[in-house]
Amino acid sequence: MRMTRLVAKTQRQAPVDAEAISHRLLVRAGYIRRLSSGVYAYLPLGLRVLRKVEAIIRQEFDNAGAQEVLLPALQPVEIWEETNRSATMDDVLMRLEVRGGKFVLGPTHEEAVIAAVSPDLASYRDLPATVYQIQTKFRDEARPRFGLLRTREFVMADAYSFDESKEAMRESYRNIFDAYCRIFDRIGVEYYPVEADSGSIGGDVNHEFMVPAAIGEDHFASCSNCGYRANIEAAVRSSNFSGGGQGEVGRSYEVETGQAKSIDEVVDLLKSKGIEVRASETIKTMALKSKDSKLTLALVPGDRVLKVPHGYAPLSGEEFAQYPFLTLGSIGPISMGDRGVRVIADNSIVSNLGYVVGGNAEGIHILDAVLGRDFSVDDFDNLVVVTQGDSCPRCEAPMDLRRSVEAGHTFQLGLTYPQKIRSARFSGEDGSETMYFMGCYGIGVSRFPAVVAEVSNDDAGLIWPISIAPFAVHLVAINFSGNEEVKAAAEQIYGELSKLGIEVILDDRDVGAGVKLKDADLMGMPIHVVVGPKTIANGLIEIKLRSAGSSRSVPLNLAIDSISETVVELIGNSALSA
RNA sequence: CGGGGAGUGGCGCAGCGGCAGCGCACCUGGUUUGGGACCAGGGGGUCGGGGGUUCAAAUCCCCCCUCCCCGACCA
Repeated sequence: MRMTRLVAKTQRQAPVDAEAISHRLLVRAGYIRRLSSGVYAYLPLGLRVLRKVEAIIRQEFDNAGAQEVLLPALQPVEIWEETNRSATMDDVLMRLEVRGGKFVLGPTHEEAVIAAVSPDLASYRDLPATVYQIQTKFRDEARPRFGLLRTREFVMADAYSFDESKEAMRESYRNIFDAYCRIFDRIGVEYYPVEADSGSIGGDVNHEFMVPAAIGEDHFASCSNCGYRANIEAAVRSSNFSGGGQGEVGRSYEVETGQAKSIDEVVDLLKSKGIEVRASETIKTMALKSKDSKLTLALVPGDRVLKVPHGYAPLSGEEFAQYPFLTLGSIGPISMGDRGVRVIADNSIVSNLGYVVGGNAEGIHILDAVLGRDFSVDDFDNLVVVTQGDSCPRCEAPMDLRRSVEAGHTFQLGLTYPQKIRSARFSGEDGSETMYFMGCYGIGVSRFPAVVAEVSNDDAGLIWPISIAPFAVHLVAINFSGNEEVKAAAEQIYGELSKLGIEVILDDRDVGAGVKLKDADLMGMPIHVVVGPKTIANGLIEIKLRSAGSSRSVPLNLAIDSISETVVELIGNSALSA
């Protein structure tokens, strides 16, 4: 490709609304252009990156035995009503009402894939089967942001496995999981599969593929000692608590806490009364409702954030008002059992410590409340959001919290969808109608260019790994139009590299050397070859790695060999880092 | 959905009642060519939309739309 023909222009300034580094660089370097909030056009450079990512995914899925299909983005709303996701995913569904009926633009394809392939999976003889597609998805995101990282229209590669049994499903899951690892390895980005929460898609075992990045909206807990890794929403800490061991705790007593409602306010107020209490010695009591709408109180140490357990949800304002004995700011566990209210507590709440708890009366808190003596708990669990330094649940070592971007997610769905969809059945060996076990797997294709750009750049611009770079070689010809020697050498290198199948972009523009060098840095091809009047007079050209910055001079007659070797080396390195 | 902010050429911005401007980008000619050059000339705008006030509105008032940030939400 010649830059005089390339549909792209670099920009000195990024749009003011571009916040993420990847967003700024991809726009400035001419890879993408925003058409609307969360809606982007891929320009030639951007599409080349996207296509490379797709190619890697296709190869690895094909090698794993998955078969490519293409499901419709436009889906009849009826299939969404059958699983009730028309309601449960209402907030992200893009709906469409046209002459032909009511449709949604698919945010994901579980219903559609079942409708599409079920007839072909009619017998146990047809199983196992895994299909995948690379499709545009639509989600009415509450807040699109960070360029390509969170958009309303995006490309995803989603796979679906169908198996006879749970055991077989686990095998299929492992198979795709391994393919995911190879995909991430080949793209060449640091990643961690972490245990995750399954969210509204349902199902049992699942993993998120996290790429550490400062811009990430997710966090995962990571134990460097034993390798335990889990999304912040799923992570737990060790339940091994020795307790405070305060020894004798006196009788519990009431204290007037006036307007103090939050834990911090209560601690401050007590301090002003001469009572020194740490937030960790208070108990935060949160009102939840269970799946069957029963009131449940959850107790966590005052300095911790409640992780709402599965099957529970916070009370709405109206629901809260239905229980007159709940006084906002002073809720506590004492005598809740007598009211028939279920109480659950974090494992770290122990019986040999006097706690500060809400007094269940306006402006009242109880001090020295002791578990087992002053209040009881029906059940213990891990109920707090893990923070930096918490002990690993497996080996007790302190865990790190890492900010990251979710680039993939794999699920063992099991029977979640077949239970809701009549056609999701096959004839078993004994002839009986049986539901198949499903797995589903999503990988953010259009997120990759952004994620890689996010973690691989410097002040001058993008730095692509050769695996997904639009071009392997950026051929910078200084004074191309004014120096015959430069022009001839550049054309020769360009022609020979092209013949060898090495993707090269030639800067044949009639602009200053500075502009060309700056643009080359900004655009981020892994190998830069500079042909300039100074060096070509001595029969030399320069080769430099974008990632390293340093360059070496090579005689023109050895240029092609040297460049080819460098390409091979880079490809080898990216395979090695696997 | 709540709070805050912004809409003027492709991008970045100024102008804030009286001729719609600047830098980058773009076009023509010339000089340049190793780290975002220079000279001369040129093209491009329903000033987000609608309504109002005024002799006169990008500028003041009202309504709407869009976008951004923080939060809520996020297979």
